[in-house]
Amino acid sequence: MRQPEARTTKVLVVDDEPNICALLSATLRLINFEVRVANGGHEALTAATEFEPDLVVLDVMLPDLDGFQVAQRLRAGNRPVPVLFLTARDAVEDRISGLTVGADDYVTKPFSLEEVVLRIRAILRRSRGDSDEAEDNGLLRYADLELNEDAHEVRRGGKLVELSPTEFNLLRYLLVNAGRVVSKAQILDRVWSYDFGGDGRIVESYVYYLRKKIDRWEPPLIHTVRGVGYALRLPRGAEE
Amino acid sequence: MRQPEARTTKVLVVDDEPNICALLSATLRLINFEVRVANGGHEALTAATEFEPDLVVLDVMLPDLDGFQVAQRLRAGNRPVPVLFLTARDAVEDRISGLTVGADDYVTKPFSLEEVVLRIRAILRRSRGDSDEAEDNGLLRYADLELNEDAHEVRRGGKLVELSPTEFNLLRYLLVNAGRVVSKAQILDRVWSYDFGGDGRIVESYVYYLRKKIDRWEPPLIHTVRGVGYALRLPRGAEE
DNA sequence: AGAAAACTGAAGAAAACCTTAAGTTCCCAG
DNA sequence: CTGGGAACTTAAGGTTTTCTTCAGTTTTCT
Repeated sequence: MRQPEARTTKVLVVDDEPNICALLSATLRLINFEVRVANGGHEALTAATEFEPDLVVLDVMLPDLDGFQVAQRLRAGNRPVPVLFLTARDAVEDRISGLTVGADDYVTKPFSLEEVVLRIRAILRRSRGDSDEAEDNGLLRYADLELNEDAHEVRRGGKLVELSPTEFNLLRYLLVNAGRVVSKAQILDRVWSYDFGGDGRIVESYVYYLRKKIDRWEPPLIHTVRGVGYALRLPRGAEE
Repeated sequence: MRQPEARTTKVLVVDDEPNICALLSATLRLINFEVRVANGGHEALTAATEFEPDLVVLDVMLPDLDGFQVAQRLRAGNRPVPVLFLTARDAVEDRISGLTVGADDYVTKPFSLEEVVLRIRAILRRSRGDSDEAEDNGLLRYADLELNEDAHEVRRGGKLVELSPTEFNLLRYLLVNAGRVVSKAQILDRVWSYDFGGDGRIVESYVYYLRKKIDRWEPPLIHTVRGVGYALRLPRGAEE
């Protein structure tokens, strides 16, 4: 159907905080990206020329060289590399707009891993020119449940359901892992930002909200696996 | 029905400011143009003969060679290439209008990306002689909302509505992306000029104005997707 | 039955958004 | 050149929605 990629996608992660680098590189390696890490602006530039990444994840706040300047020099090179900026919520959110050009995008710190992975996938899709393929541009489906990424719409049996941002993110995560049980810890790690201090009980609350909104009338899709986590799946006829 | 284009459209971008070049080339590549960049007048001329662009985006203020002279020599060649001039707002508006002949056009700096892309599309349409195709001659429609590019008119349910330039541009952007959620940052990037320093709150104001003018009495089309952005779409259920 | 886990509902806090108003800039008419 | 108006921008208070916590209740398992 779709021809296998000739080589793995290469991502350069640039951040001065080692924790962030570790978090991102581990996550990205897990989904089969080839990852290289740089802790500063100059290091990033040299790494970029040698490594030739397909995408750069770039913190705006760097000790030696402003992230924007790094991006500028990256773009000055022969082949323009798309950039995903990481930025503090309060600080530079304003100045970001205008500097994300073309396929670029940004996420604010603290981010959730789902958010980052999602944005990365979107950027790569765009920069490859897979422009208008209706097939895989953000439409997730399971049974009669449908989540449209672009329209940010969710339907159950064709009926539109309004979800809050967090509800939406949680449902998307469940959909991506449809048929698989995900633990509350996993959900917290992926859907909530990395600095979230609370415990897993908040997941219970949001599962509750989701159920009320999308799992009320029809055969239930969200199932509790006691002591383990939650799973999105069709009810099985025979169960032990 | 519509045969695929034999080859991509080639655009030569000429400007001495690297940021502008990067901004334009990234944007144009994103919509599947083949882009070549030149930073000066002479460079532009040599690039033009070799690259054979279908269109040239040409800054008037160049260090080595006046943009008009570049255009002149370009036209002297065998095949006349349409030109989109970039010019400072205060500069010589008179001379521009005299020198943009044929399919040519111009935009003033600082421009918005929507404006540039729009003009480029218009030029290409004209220079190809796609004269009377009712399909894409600047008529956008969604539900009972109608935006006429050429006449610069907007109608809701047949009723004419007066919009200010910015309101018009914003509505056009929403219409082009009908059914999809666009974030305030995206809107700022595309609808406002690249040097705009403000933040996303101005978008809120303009959405408010738009709603008062086109979304007051009928089934609402402009929807807020909290935490994400705005979308132009029909209220619910009905999908085509 | 008792304990552990999960569910439910409510409420305060925080964030996002809406609305109005006032200040600024720019252009045109007088 | 100057006054007025339209359009743009910024500011700020009010409103709504969402996030988060928590405690009481129910379910499930041993």
